[in-house]
Amino acid sequence: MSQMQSVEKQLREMILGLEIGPGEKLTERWIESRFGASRTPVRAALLRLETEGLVGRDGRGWTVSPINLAELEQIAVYREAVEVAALRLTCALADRSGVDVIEAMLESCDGNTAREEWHRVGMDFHIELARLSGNEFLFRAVRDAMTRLSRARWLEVRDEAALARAWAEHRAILAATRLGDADEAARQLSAHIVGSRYRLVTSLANDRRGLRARGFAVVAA
Amino acid sequence: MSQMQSVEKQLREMILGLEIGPGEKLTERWIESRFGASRTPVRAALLRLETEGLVGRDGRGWTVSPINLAELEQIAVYREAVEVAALRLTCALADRSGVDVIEAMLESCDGNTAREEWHRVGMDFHIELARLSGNEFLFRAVRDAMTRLSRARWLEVRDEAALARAWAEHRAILAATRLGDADEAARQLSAHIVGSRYRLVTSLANDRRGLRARGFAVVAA
DNA sequence: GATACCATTTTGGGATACCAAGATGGTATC
DNA sequence: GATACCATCTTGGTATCCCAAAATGGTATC
Repeated sequence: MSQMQSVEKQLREMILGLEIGPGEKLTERWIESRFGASRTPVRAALLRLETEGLVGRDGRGWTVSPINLAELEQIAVYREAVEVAALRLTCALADRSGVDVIEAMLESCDGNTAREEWHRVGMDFHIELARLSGNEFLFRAVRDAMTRLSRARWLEVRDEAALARAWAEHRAILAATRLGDADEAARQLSAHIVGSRYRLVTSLANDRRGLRARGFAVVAA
Repeated sequence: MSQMQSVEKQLREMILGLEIGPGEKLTERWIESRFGASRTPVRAALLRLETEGLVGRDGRGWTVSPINLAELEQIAVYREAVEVAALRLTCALADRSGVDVIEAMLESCDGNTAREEWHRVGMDFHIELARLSGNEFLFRAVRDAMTRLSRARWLEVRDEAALARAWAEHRAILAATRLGDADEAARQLSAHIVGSRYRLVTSLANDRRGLRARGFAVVAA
């Protein structure tokens, strides 16, 4: 694999994994030395990550995008539009066996599962569900939206009850989809996204002080 | 303005304006000499245009993306989801005076208007309409989708009747939006997009031979 | 002590040099 | 004439160099 993709991948993981905090300044030179690459692949990586919304320009320099509560709310509305559209397409498919694969994915999480894994599967649920629609654009839209939400979801204070609730909602969505009941599936998915958004934004707004103390830039709604 | 943005802008215009045909191979060196820039800005431009879907990698090299009829169909579905969502948001706004600005934009086209202008206003109608929603993500989704559709719409054989029809549909959408009638506005917009897609794909499929003769790569649905 | 000013450093943007891999084209062989 | 093979050229990827501008930090002035 070329080093360019490696820099991009590693840098993305550091940002998504909060090893580099939201709001931190980045210099091309630092990335260069940190990953042992030269500036050309570093710039390519930054340009790509910029379109993903993970880094942004700060005047002349680069900054890891802060967590923006207003943006999170807008993404939730966006997600609802594209995810529901994708789900309706999937419900209209003759072969909806893909839902079983996703169901199995959910089942793979139990009491022994690491938090990272719950986090990942929780996002992949939505991404893979969108992929079933067969529409490349809806799929990418969901994938990109989830990438943008990723750090915020990671920061969210999630308790066992919230996790169990989310998983139950996921299963309800799959059940309706399996039956091809588009309206019911769409209703369930909308409610799930709206509820998620509420809990996410509430959690972050409450914990804002704590997040700032950890050096994370959090922009108000 | 930096030269980088200039290369990107000029190259994008050449591609969208079909001065470089769909399917044509691009070399960084050619772009470099064509615009008098060095490879650094050229690479940045190509990376950006890649995320816009206007150029793609062809093994080791770069290619102007072909017109892909299957992709056009998928974009239409995608558009419908995001445009309708945006329009429903707009209908729920207290201040919908923005529709008047868009209406005026439509009025600016008459018998003396150049074809380029009709083309541009036809796209801007949808982009500006989405912007009214206030949701940055829905707006960008529509803008990017229209950019991808741009070349195809340019190739479409459009007659006076089709243009008049499209404008009438645009006005109907605005009228319902002005009244805040979200369901009616959504219905009108959906019908408009579905109709547009049908006429576009049909036109291109029929003219495929002619387009290939002009050296344009057109991939079947 | 605060502040205006200037030298120095650092930074991102651009240009150029170099390389390995792939495309090209000619040639020798059958 | 077709084909296998090899020298050459071209290409994208990477590294390095240069530059203008912005940030930095120290200093002199009030």
